[in-house]
Formats: sequence, C-alpha cells, structure tokens
Amino acid sequence: MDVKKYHHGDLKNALIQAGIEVLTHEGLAGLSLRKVAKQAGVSHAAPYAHFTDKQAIIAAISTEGYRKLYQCLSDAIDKAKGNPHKQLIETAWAYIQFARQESGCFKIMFSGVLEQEKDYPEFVEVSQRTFALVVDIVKACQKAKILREETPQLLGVVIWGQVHGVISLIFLGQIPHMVLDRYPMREMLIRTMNQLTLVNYSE
Amino acid sequence: MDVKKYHHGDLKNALIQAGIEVLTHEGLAGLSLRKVAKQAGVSHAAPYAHFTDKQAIIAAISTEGYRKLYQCLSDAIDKAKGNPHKQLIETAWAYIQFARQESGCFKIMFSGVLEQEKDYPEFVEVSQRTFALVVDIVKACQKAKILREETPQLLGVVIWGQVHGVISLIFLGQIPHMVLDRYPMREMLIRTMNQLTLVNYSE
DNA sequence: ACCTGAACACCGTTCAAGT
DNA sequence: ACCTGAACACCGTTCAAGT
Repeated sequence: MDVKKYHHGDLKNALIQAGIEVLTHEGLAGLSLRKVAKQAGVSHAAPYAHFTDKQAIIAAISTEGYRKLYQCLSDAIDKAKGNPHKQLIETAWAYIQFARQESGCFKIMFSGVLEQEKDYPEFVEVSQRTFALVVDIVKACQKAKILREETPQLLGVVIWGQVHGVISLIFLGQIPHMVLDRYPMREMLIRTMNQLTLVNYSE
Repeated sequence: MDVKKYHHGDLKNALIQAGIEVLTHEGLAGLSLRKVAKQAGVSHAAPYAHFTDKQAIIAAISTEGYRKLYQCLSDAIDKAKGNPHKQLIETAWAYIQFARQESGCFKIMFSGVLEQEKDYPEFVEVSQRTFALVVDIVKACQKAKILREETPQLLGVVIWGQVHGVISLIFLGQIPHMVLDRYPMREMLIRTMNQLTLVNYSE
C-alpha cells in the first residue's frame, strides 16, 4: 500500500540515487534540492539532516559517480588480464561507456559545479584511486613496449586527458557531425589511442 | 554624476560582459540573471528585452567566449607562421592561457549548462570555425611530417581533445598535486604534445 | 536521531504600464 | 523600441516543533 513510513532507513543514499535520477532526466540546470527531496519522497528540508548544503549533495553524487567509474575501469582491466595493450583500449572504452550509460553522474562530475572538491575527502580519495588505476596500466604498457618511456604519472594524465577530452567535446556537441558520422565510436577510440601507442591496435 | 540614463545604448553586450564578470568572481553556481542585470545597472526584467531566457544569455556568453578563443588561437598561428610544429605547440599553449585568463568564459563554455547548443547558430558557427583552425594546423604538420597520416579531422579531434582534456582535468582538481608540482604547465604541455608528434619539440 | 511545515531571501519569467 | 515594478511559482536554507 502507499502508507508513508516516517523514516526512510537510508535516506542519505536514497537522496543520492534521486539526485542521479533528476540529473539524468532534467540535466544540470534542472537539478534542485527540492526536486531531489520530492523524488525521494521526503520534505524539502529533510536533506539537511544528512547534507550541510547543496554543494555537499553534489559532492556525494559526484563521489558515487566516481565509485561507479572506478568499478567500470577495474572490470575492464580484469577482463583483459595479461594483455596490457588490450587493457589500455578496453579501459578507455569502459570510460566512454560510463559517460554514455551513467550520463547523469558524468555530467555533474566534470561540469565544474562542484566548487571546492578538496573539502570532500571521499571524493578526493576515489578520484586519486581512479587516476592510480590509469597509471598502473601505463606502467604495464611501458613494460610491454607499447608506450614510450616517460614519467608514468605524466603519461597517465596524457591518456586520461585524451579520452576524457574527446568524449567531453563530443558530448558537448563541439565536434562536427561530419566527423562523428564517418567513424563509429569504437573505431574513433582505437584510431585515437593509436596516436599515442608505439604499436597499432586492431581488432 | 550618478544620474541614471534611461537606455543603455548597447545593453545586450553590457549584459554579456556583466555575465562574464559574475562568472569569473562567483563561479557557475553563482550565475543568476538578476545578478547579471544588477551588475549591468538595469532592472531584473530588462534582459528579457534582449534574450528569450537564461539559456539564451548563457549561449551568448559562450559564443563570446568562443570568439575570444578563436582570436587567441589565430594570433598564436600567426606568430609562428611558416613553422607548423611551433604553430601546433603555440596554439595549444594559447588554449591553456585562454582557460586560465578567461576562466569565466571557459567555465561556462564547457560545463554542459548550455543544453541545446544546436539552437544557437552563432555558437555553432564559431565553434566549427575554431575546430577548422585546428584541422588546418594538423594538415600543415602532416605536410611537414610532424604528424602521422590519418584523416585530418580525426587528428583534429585527437589534438583538441588532448589539450582540452588535460587542462579540464587540471582545472577540475582531478590531477594529483604530486604530478602538477613536478612539471611547470609549459613543460607538461610540450611533453604531452610530444606523445602525439613524430618528432620531439624542445625549446 | 530524523523528519515536517512555516518562514525568508533569492531566483526565473511574465506582463501591464511607462518613456 | 526599451525599460520598470509588481506579481507568481520555484529555489536554498534555517528553525522551532513534532515523533
């Protein structure tokens, strides 16, 4: 029945899920605390029992997004165990799939609406853990002579930046359709990554 | 004296400038139409004489940002005329300088708050013109054997994505300080670009 | 401890009215 | 044609009160 229970049990997480829901369907401009509260079935003041302000809930959604992203990238690495070149491609591919499938999270994570990330230690932690994952792949690829010798952290920035930049520009609608229509996303990725690697990847 | 004139002469542009001002000092979350109007010295309803809604003023600010970016990149290309490799590096450097110096514009251009870019033809036009600039440099670099043979448009996406992605991640605070402290921005850029080119650039 | 409802300042948008 | 002021629905945030 639709009897409303007094307390939610885990309102904090319910609010994060509700936030992702709102973001996915109404976009960045449509995200309001009051809508999130309504979506979770509580009064507009209830979120303040769990979050200090709107920035804090944005941080929590972004952190949850990073946890999902970390999981996606980890899975991709596991699936290509023992083959660094494949790990590189599949991890990049997983990043693109994450951006498409978890568009609500992706939008807010990299929009810049979260203004003081440093104030949210869980966000910083998972963000750094994700970067470390990329650096690990870089090291494996260097060992396999697939990437040049260069500080692994710097190469990590280059590769993450590469994939992130291209998918961001595409999502923002800044890449002419003429270019997008010529290559399926998967082919675009492989050609893109082949600009960075010493050996070409093909499938 | 502080006599208030009735009409502004060019309120439309004054509002765009005011918007950039607000963005620069108060960030994305602090941008409201009412603040922009106040900053321009008019009533909160006045913007509606020139823009249909908030999205339209965001589009106008983003378009103005792109015009500035286009100018920065053009200047960099001119300064390195006859040397494609230098053009590539200096244009990328100009992009980074733009992001730093026109941070208000940069924030909103690539934040995703502008939801229907396709509805703003001036925005689309200057965005495509900027991409064309990158493709031109790619072609010159290919002729000079500095970049591999590959569809110039695709390489344009790769290079723009590369520079855009790295600077975005840095601005978003997603790159560990450990990495940023090791390299000055200019050196990071050159090392980054050297991963893409066939010949190393040094200075 | 967790939530509600009223309250307040602020915001986007509309509209009748003023020059 | 360009702008104002009042109006309204919505938003972030606070707080006294309820279980």
